[in-house]
Amino acid sequence: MDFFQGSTFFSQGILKEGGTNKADNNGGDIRDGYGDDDDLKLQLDTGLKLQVARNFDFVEKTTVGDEVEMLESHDENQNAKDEMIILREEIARKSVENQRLKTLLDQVTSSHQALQMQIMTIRQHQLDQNKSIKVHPTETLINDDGVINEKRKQQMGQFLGPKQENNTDGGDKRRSNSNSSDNNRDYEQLNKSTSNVQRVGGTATVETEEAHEVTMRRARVSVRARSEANMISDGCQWRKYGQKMAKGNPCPRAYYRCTMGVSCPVRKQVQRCAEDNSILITTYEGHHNHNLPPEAVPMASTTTSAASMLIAGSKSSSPMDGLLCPSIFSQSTALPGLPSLATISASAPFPTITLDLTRPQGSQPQGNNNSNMPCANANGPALMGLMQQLLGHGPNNFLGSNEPNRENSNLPSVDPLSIAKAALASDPNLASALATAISSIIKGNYDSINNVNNNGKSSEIVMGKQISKDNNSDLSNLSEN
DNA sequence: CGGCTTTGACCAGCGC
DNA sequence: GCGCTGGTCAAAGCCG
Repeated sequence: MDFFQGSTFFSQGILKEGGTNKADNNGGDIRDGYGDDDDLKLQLDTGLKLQVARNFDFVEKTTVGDEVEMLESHDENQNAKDEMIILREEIARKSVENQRLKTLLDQVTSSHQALQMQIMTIRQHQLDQNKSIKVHPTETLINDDGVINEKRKQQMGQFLGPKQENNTDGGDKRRSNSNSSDNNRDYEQLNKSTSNVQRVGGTATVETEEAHEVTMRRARVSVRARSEANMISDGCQWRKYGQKMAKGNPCPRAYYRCTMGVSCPVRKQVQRCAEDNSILITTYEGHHNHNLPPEAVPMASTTTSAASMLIAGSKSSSPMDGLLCPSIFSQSTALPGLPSLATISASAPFPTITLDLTRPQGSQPQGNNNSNMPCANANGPALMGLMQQLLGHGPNNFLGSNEPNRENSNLPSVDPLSIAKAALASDPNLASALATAISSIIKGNYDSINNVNNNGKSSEIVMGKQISKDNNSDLSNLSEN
């Protein structure tokens, strides 16, 4: 890496000549010395310093009073000017070279990050391979004639197939219980199986698509919104099947199941935020297996698309492959350009994308300022501004800009741009679905608030009937215990 | 009476 | 192995 050493030496030398060494103040971060402003300042400072030095030299000599010496000094001054011009040209040349090296450094840095991601992905695949080989040491996924191993196919079909669809409410408890845990086991088995599929190189698209569906079912989409009602109106019909006290939250978590379709696998959890009880956190899981009424389409599309976004990130064959592996995401990560709207977390058992409708644009996630926090149902235009950014019409849109988000420079060194692009590639309706859903939520919350304001009661759709409940009792349902 | 909610119990996964 | 936690079930109760 000769150019690194050379450029460092050059920049430090010039800076020291100018009397300030910015690199020293920045803990030796080489990139700090390459900013455009620094380059400009570097030229200006250096040039002025040289001029002053030469003039000082000239004035010093005039104090001697010798005319001959002055003439000689004049010649020397001319030489000095020539030298200065040469030096300036040299500086300009070095500046251009610095710029080029800066670009190179950026490229190398990003390549390094990409390679790290690939290494982690490869290691993960190797681990999966080892597990699969241990479990099925003698099996091969593809026969000699290239036909996919039927046994393997059936194994995947056991958990990819109609098991969930055959389930109905009120059935055998053990069957149902095992169903949920089977899903977890299936998910793990799926990982092994998909790694086998990937090994054979794209010849088993059926399996990968089915695997994708299962992963989709486990991907979660969480929506944070301020709401007085105990549920945001998403247009679907839900039946509550459980309530549980969750650790670290005084408010209970309610479990709902979609009842619009027979054995629809979609479930959602509703819980009030521990820090701010006015914030309702709704987490969706799975996608509907039935037709939806128009009012339910936006949210359903959003959850499905957002899940696709997660899966697309993990499926991506780009250098950022494996971007959403839990091992990489150890904590929630805000999407650049959408620091206050969407975060992705894979620290949970399943990858989760969170759409936060409670924060104003530009605020930091999970702030402690509970007061003066513009809420979703009172800040529609700001949210739509965020949506415009998401859709690529804003100045910081992360879909169209390659500029790194400097405000989030402390984020893990991953590029959610790839996720977003992959998501849009896999589901072109994502952007529009998100926009429609957000506006739907805003409208729903407006309606909800209006209902509360009108008569102190909130309305909700339950099993096709619109019922009216005392809103206070609704809240007590979630806040009691 | 049908359908929904409530709530105690059960189960699996996970960490120690 | 044990305890904790999240997720789910299903009987009992409630409501229109």
